[in-house]
Amino acid sequence: MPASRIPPDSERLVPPNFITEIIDADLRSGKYDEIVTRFPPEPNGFPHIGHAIASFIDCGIARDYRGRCHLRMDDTNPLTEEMRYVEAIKRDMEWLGWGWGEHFYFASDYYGRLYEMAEQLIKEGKAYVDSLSEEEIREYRGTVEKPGRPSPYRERSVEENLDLFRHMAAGEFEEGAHVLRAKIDMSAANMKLRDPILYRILKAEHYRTGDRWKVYPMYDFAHPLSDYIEGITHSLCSSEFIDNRAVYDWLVENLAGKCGLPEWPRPKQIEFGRRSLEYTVVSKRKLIQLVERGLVEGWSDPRMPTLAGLRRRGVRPQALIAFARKVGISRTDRTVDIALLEWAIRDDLNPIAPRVMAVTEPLKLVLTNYPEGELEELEAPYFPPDVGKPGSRKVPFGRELWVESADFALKPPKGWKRLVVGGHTRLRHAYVVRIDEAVTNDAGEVVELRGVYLPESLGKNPEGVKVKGAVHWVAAGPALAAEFRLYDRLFKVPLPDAGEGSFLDHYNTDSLKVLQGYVEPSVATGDPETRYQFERLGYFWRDPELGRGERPVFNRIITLKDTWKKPKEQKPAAKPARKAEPKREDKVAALEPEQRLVFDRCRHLGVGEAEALQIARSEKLRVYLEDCSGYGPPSLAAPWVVHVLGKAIRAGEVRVTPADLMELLAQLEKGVFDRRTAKQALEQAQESGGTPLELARELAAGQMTADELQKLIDEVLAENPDKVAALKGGKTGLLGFFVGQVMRRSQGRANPEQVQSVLREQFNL
RNA sequence: UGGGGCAUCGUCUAACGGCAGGACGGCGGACUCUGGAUCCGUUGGUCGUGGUUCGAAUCCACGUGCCCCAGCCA
Repeated sequence: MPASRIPPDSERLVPPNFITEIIDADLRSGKYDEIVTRFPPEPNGFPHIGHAIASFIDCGIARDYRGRCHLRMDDTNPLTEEMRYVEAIKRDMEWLGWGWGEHFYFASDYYGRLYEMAEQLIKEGKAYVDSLSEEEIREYRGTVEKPGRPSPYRERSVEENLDLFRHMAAGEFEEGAHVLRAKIDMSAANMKLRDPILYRILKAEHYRTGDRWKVYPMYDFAHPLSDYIEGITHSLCSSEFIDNRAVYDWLVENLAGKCGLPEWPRPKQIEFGRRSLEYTVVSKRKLIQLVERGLVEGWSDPRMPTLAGLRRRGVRPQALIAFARKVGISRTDRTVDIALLEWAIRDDLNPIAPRVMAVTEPLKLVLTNYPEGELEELEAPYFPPDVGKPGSRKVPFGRELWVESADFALKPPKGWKRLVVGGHTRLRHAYVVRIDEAVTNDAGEVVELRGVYLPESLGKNPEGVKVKGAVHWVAAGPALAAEFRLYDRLFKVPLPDAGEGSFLDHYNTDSLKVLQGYVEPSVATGDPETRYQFERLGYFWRDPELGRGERPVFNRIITLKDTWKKPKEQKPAAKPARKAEPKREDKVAALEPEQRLVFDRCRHLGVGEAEALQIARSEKLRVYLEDCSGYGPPSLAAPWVVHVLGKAIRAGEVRVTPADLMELLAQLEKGVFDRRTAKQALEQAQESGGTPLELARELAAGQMTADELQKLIDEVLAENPDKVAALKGGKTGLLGFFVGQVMRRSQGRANPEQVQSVLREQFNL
């Protein structure tokens, strides 16, 4: 049973969404036996965070349904594609954890079959060779407002088309001399349907097929058919391809069962909303500018949104998957709060990163009461109790220490919990110290701190002293010199693409800060891959490209959440205020004279104002209502015609005849059944045919008696004592809850009006 | 402006026509040898106007706003 592939929500990697609903329905109906998706990047650049999200949808959904997700290079443009990008994509997708087994494909492997399919279309008179120039084609295509017109070459004979196309493929024409187009509809409102180009002549060297081909398929042709060839069932893509779906379906329909394609399964395209990220750009055009202008150090710069950059920075794939899960899937294009990504990264690292100490902006602290030249070793656990992992290391302690400059304040602000002259502060995992003196230079800068340590304070707080806070430190002698690379957002504004000017105007010149400091010696012997938490600073790891040598270089992966930072960064109140409502003008006055007549007649016959207005404005509605009036009063029919059947009537898809409708309403008036039943029957009749009156009678036949109803109500009330209490307490919204519960329990066999009146009576509402 | 798509807390996302819920963020508190983590609390939303309905985020209409389409790119 295909339906057995539907996972329970609790076991899903991808949270349930509108796509999984479609898939569930397809599996339940037996439309597809298994789920096959594909992740189809074009190998023309490095994968970025957007690819992570897209692949999460494609591969994650396939995984949830125990299906397959093919990795396919959508390489139909020899001008932009390179093997190094193929390698990068494979590497990054593997890193994310997606496997594709033997299902790794290239659209370029299908060139032969695709060519055959093109000939098939030509033979059926569904495609033709157009010899218009590029400019002419553009002109003939029309504009979004103006329909296109047919090319003079549109009616060439099959023989001529075939001959021309073969010569195109043989390389006998110059680029641009001809193209192959689908013969669909040059006046279609959907621009994509105006005879889309299927093949163009390109005398370029393809990175895989070399000069074997002189004609190359376009996306609109290659993509759906590659899906079809591979047996893809659900072709998931982002929303900008919605218009292309018409071409997709046209091709699938016209080639089903031909050229070795099976009748079934046929692929179908489903589009999801795009996701962008605050403070980030991902388009190749823009990223390349950052690289070429030297604003970043290449494609794998840790500030880059490329997967290579994120990886080098130290972000783990688990964090990106968690992020994608949290973002979720919907039909709407969205810009995600960068805080969500940052949260996912921290949340991933928190339980796995051993805590050690490092000082990035060193300030010397001399403990004048600690013997010169002496060192002791203190035991410090790698993890705090809440993480609950074992392990510890020795941390040397001595007379001269490095502390963080930012942890000392000459004039501390209110609420300061760090080093201050005269104050007592805990040195993490070590003693409490008292600062006695801040040595300054001529410029007034603090260059050294002098103080004393409290020998009795190891592991316990000394009596009678107020200890404020705990700061990190490293012993000056044994400390390891290290470089710290502190990364920040690449742009200063959440939407660098928005507004006037270039995104480059928003480049954050402080996005990289390189500092020289010290790290505790235990790190020297640790696994260079380790992602540490430098206490109170953030998560760091050694840069894989230049930080794994003798002298360590650490990338800051992400800061710790900082709730102290005084000048809190205020998030700008987003969402520009929506334009004030235009005053509701008198729509009736705006009616055409003949519409006005209809309106007045409707009103005269007792039709409500809103309904009359709609009827007056819609010819189809008017005609339908007039037909109804032969069988009963229009005032009775109007709400049903307008609100229940209105959409179908306007679309010319009504299946319920006026006679049937009026018959139903007549019985409704007699009280044979209730409105809800009538509506259900009508909807069913419209959906799947049948006579509404019969359907309504069937539905009504199952109606509950008053006694049954009372019993059911009592049951529901008994099961929800807390809600009953809340309702009595005045939460009247719960009335709807109880009606809903009873309705659900009765499977629609109760009369909601009755339920409500019984409840109202019972609760004195 | 033709066609298409979309609109729910600041952000992301749920809710067979029946309690507008969750997460991130913010704020407050508890705890803490990390101003971390954890826990608790709190804040805050159905784009607007009408209509249908016992009951509307959900259905109907009209508005408004944003996105996509006029590549021989994908």
